[in-house]
Amino acid sequence: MASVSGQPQFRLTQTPSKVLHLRNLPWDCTEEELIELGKPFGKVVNTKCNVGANKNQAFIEFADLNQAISMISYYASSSEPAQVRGKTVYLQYSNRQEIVNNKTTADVAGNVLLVTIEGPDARLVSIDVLHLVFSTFGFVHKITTFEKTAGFQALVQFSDAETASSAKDALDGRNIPSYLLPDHLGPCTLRITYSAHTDLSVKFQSHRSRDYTNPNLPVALSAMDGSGLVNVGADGKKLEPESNVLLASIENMQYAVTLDALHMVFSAFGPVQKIAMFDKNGGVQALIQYPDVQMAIVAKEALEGHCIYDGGFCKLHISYSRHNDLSIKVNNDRSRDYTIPNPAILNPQPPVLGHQPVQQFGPPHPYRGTHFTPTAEHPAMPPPSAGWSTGPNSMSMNGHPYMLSGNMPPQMGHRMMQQIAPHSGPQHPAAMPPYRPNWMQ
DNA sequence: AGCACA
Repeated sequence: MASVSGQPQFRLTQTPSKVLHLRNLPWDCTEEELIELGKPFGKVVNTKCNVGANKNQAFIEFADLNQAISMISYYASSSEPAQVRGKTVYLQYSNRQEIVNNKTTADVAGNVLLVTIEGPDARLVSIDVLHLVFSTFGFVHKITTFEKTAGFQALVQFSDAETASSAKDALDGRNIPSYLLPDHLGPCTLRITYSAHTDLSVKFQSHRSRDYTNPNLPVALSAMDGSGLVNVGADGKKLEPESNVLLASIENMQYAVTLDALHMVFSAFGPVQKIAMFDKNGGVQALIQYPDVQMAIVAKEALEGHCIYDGGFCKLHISYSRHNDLSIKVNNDRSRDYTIPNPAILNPQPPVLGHQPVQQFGPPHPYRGTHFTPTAEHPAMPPPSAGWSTGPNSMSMNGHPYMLSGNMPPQMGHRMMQQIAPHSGPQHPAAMPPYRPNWMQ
């Protein structure tokens, strides 16, 4: 059959709806103005303003269809058009029967609060002061701060909506206690709504954002080194000074990535001196130290974006750390100093790197830096199958991401192939000799 | 001035 490629853009006959479509509004029209406009005709139960590319459209929804009809009818025969701030507003029935409200952000209680700090000195309020203020009500997981048209704002993440709610109820509309502020600051008022966020993504511990759930993260130091400011180049992109220490984060970690696996992967590009693994933002990251910057550069170029395991699992994202020499306090399954001959006799303390200014950020807290435990979502890598028989030449290495780099020694590929792809059908590497990096042979 | 992309 032919025809019916689409609805005409503008229908001549509007099906009545209790939702009205408004256009030619001020771009910053508020919900209050919409309610004012519709109130004479009935009960406005919902609105959506600042719609469209120009933000000059809106919807209002009446409780009853007849109320919408009366508003349309009134202005259809009125000598005075509907107006907002003197601008003529054009009305028609919406082609939908109800407003689908995505604007649940400020309405629905969640564990993350959107805090607007008001006052002439609002942006001088430090993140530490905010942390102090909100910690009264429970453990603050994360804070991010940013500038918006609304002013200086912060997102404050609690573990649950109840805690967030108690903080909101107590603090909304209140001033930050003056004794918490530097003397020269004027009053700073807190306006608090719920955010739609549930888990903030904090990339760095910095003067703008904090993740208090990971105080032990060595990577936090890289962002905190110096002023905590991020170097920005002329093109506006972040500058990343090259370093002999790489920061690797592992995406899509379907399989446990062990220290040994990382050591093997990164050893292909030079003698890895030290590795420290840690949890960060729900994922796993690692710092890998080479003796010199050149090796790190080559490793980064070769490995960036590649996956440790076939199927897109455990994808590596690599950047340069600001560390130059990791301080490994203990050798365990998360951190290792390969330059020390006898690893057993090290300081029996948790694996931490260098000094730990991040510790100052929080009181004792519920976070436990547990070792990685295989779960249903992160099944442990099955042991390499025994009895694989086919010779190495018959192995299909084409699919292996490392083989694309051209930098990977063949024994790397073989070994990794033994460990990977547990469900990808018969893999038949011959019994491989233990992996030994080139420089050890 | 013409229908919501979060």
